[in-house]
Amino acid sequence: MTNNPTRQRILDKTAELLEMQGYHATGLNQIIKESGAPRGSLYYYFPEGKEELAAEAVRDNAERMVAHARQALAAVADPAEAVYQMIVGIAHHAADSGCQGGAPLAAVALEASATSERLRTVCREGYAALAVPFAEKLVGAGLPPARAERLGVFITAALEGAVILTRVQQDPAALTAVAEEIRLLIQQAV
Amino acid sequence: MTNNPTRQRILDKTAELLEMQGYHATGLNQIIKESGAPRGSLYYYFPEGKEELAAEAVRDNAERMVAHARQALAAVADPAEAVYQMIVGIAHHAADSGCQGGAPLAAVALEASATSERLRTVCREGYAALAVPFAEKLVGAGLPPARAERLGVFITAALEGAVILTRVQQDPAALTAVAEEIRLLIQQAV
DNA sequence: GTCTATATGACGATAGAC
DNA sequence: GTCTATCGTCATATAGAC
Repeated sequence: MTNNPTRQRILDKTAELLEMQGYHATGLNQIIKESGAPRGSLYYYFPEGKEELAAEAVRDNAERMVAHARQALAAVADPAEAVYQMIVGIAHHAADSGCQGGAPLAAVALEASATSERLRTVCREGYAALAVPFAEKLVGAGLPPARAERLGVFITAALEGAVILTRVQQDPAALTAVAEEIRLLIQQAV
Repeated sequence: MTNNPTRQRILDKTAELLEMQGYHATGLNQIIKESGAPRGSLYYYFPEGKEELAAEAVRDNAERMVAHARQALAAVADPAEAVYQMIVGIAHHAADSGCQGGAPLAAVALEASATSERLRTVCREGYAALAVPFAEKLVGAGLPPARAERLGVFITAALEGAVILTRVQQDPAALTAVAEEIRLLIQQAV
């Protein structure tokens, strides 16, 4: 039931549209049409409507981002280099695919935190989870846990801001700037 | 005409609502009601409608942010300390006033870059202008211009991301984390 | 300059057939 | 499970009086 392919298709397309357009600009009609999912299925799988659908999509996408971060960081031993290469990878991906940056969180976060407690919570949890892989990598390199956690939050914030700048400027320069400065900071810290 | 108090009141309230709710969630009716401005005035001062109003509000607010940044940075001689205290000031302000962080840009940027070229442009220019005071402060401290500009972009991105995290978490911890890490980075750089 | 009233369309959600 | 048809609401924008 939960892993039904139709349900997953709706979820994926919703996350994509949320990332590009935000919560209020993304209509249920558009999700139906672009996902190719049957119209009747939407309220069958998400009986509570748009808010539930968006919350699930954000949670789903955040989990995927965390998994990707953990994997990318594990691929390179040196922590400064690992974080650097991960962000550069996002920059390349952003340059290729037009504007994908990996942040449906930000768009929903800003719009929904004022309106929907449910959406604010799922965004908060997503950000908290995203900071963990960075902190773990830095602890593994010998940093004190408190400093590692602070750096994890810092990297998350800088990454999210750089994704926004990249989107607006249609140029991944901000992401590469962030990648290089964070590399320096980590090299200094460890 | 341009500096009419009614017009300015509409502009200020629009910027505030954009920051809190984003573009699509902010209705013209709400702007009218909360600003107390006469209903008929809106299309008199902004004949092109919502898009023009939002663009002017974002531009106006970005200019004010740049002016504030320049002033705050000029108040402290040491660049690392100046940037640190500026961001801490934003954190305090965010904690006091509920959630104000100083970023109507982000909300509009994410929603509008996909839809409106006009809004994307004004956001891009706002971010570019915001990075300048940081870069200038660092050049004044003896940093090579290229590095100073890169750090300016980096600080802008980290600040913007931290504002989002602060909003979602209802806690300025992300802003203070960013303030402290950036202080370290600048101390190392100069 | 400011007002009210309204046109027009899109949205989220629901009902009930199949 | 999936479909179509439709309800009620709200949005932006406009028209025309004052």
